[in-house]
Amino acid sequence: MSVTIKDVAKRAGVSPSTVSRVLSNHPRISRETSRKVKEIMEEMGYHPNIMAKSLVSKTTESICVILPKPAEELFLNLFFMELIRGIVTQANRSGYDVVLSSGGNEKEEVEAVSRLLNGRRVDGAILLYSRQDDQVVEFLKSNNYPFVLVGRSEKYPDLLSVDTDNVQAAYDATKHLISLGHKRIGFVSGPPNLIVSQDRIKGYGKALADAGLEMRKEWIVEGEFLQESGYRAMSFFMNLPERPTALVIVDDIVSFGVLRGLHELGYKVPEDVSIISFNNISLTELSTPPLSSVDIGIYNLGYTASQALIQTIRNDDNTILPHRYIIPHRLMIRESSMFSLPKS
Amino acid sequence: MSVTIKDVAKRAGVSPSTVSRVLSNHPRISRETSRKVKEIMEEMGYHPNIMAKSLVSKTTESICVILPKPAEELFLNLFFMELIRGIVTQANRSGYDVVLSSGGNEKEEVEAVSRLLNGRRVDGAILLYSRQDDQVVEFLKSNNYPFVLVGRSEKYPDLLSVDTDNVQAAYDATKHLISLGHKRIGFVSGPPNLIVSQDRIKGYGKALADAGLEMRKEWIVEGEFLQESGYRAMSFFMNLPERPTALVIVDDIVSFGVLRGLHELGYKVPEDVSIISFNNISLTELSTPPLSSVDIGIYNLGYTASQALIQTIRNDDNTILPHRYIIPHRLMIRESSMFSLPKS
DNA sequence: ACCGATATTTTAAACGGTTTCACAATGCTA
DNA sequence: TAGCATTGTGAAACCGTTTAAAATATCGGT
Repeated sequence: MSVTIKDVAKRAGVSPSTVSRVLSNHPRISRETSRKVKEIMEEMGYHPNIMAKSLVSKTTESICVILPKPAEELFLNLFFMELIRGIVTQANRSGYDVVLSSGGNEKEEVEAVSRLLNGRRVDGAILLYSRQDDQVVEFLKSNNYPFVLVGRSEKYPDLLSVDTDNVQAAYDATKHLISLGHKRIGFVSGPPNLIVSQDRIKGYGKALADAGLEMRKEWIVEGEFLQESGYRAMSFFMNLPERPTALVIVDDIVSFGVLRGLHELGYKVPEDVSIISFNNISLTELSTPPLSSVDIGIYNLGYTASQALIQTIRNDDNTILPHRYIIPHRLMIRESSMFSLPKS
Repeated sequence: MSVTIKDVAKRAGVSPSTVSRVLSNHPRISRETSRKVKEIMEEMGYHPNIMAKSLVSKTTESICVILPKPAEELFLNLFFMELIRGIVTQANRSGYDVVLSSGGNEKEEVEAVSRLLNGRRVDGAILLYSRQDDQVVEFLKSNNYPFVLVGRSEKYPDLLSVDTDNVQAAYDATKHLISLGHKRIGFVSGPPNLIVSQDRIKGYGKALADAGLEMRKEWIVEGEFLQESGYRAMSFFMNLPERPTALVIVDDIVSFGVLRGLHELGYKVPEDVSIISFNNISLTELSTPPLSSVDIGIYNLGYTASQALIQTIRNDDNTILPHRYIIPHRLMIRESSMFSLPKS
């Protein structure tokens, strides 16, 4: 059907292997032959068959990304898109394709990964390590397939991973509020089993400690990455005898809930309560008031993950490579935290 | 390295072709042999090499999706993620993989598509037909590759495509406002060159006409799928001597701008102005007030696109298949349009 | 004109499957 | 019991590439 290397060879009056070598710029091919063959390839519209190539080279030049289960949480949708964009961009730049697979439950994920890697359809995998995909990690580890985690695993600290320094990020965010004069700073956290929540609380606590401020249990509320969580947290805080004047919030979406709660109770942001949250999704600029947020460089996270993975795949001479990449974060200060408390 | 069909054959004491037949459930293979071979495959951890298989079968069981250039517009990010989720879910269900490729400019897109299809890495493509990717369409058409458009092309009305009936959707939205008693209804549109904008204006006009209401030029404002567009449109409307009491808005994000504008000017939604927009992104529930929106079933759009494409690919006996799929939309009425004007 | 060294190209064997064709064994019919 | 259809299996060719090894061409030097 389509033009093969043999057709080109015949037309050019050389052997298939010569054509193959022209393709791969083999050094021992004459200028003249190379020119002629290339011309004929162009003329005949030759395109190498990637499958045939992979079959013999045992490398597919593609990687896969496992989409975790349906993202109920809005944030995850924005997060993934941004991440995937980063991954795909850098992969394409390195000449790799990205295969997407949708996980459902854990078992399905293992099956998908197994089919793709055991079937030699992809060379490696990128995992969004949100919770416990131990099975998938275990599978990849035991089969010695290259893979990279976006996020951090406490269980496997030595795995190749790309992450934000969440402790530091929370530290910076909290310190920012402190620098505005706040002394009573609350924290709205995510699910307590997520490392991300734990790390951010840790950074928050550290910043308070460093500033000589006390960390009160009743100023920390746990929830989910949902707007309601923020709303609920808010009504809880506002019923306390001594209320925080500023809040560090684990995610932008949660902040929206907080904003709504405050609005309904008649409090003003930032005059009554200052707010800063994490992830800097594009909506933060749109809310009223615009939200201060810690930009964790999601695109970059994806871009770097892809880069790290491909580097590992290509690393045949077993050079020792870093196994942990930290993507820098950046405070994006907007109206929601621009009001300085009078130094009382 | 890994277990091949030959290894299994040897161990089972049969020929490779027999193993192959067991794999594909060939009818003329004995129960007994099949059982034994399967057992041994399991035991040895055999996984078919997808590359080898596609090489001979000339089909890859995978499709590609071209991500349009960086989506500056927030809506697009949410839109794509949802769409991709639909595509991937159904593709996986049909046993297909999805390869993502990032377009940049048009030329890069053609190159990507060409590499993937000419190189026989994928069997077909899904295109997000936002603007003029004539080149890509032209390429696919002229090479006779299976592909499906998400959206509609005026230039090529006969292409396989999956779309919303935007005329009807706008008609329904407008009629909803009319049924609330509104007589002065404005329209905030998107870029005039997009078919989506054109169709929605058309439906809006039709609903007005059917209700005997006049369609005034000054009540139609064009813009982009950006929050600012809404904000600007708002200040324009509110300076008119005769202002609309309700608005149909081409996209949710634009609505957020409108909301902000109204809020700043001291108008209340829905008491002073009723609002309904399109796309029903998950944020619509979160805004104050929650936004009425036309849900166009984005996930479904993707799911159906994938299904249609795969059906076409598999359709070797050339059955005649539909070439145009319309995904039903649904009005999601929320607070922003729940106030009935007194029948004057 | 012949030699060895070097440059270029070809031959042939993979890679891991599928599939056509041939053949043996079995069952059924007359 | 011969004749024929059916069932189950194997041998071999092929899919489109790469690549090691062998073959051939080229060339400077003697």
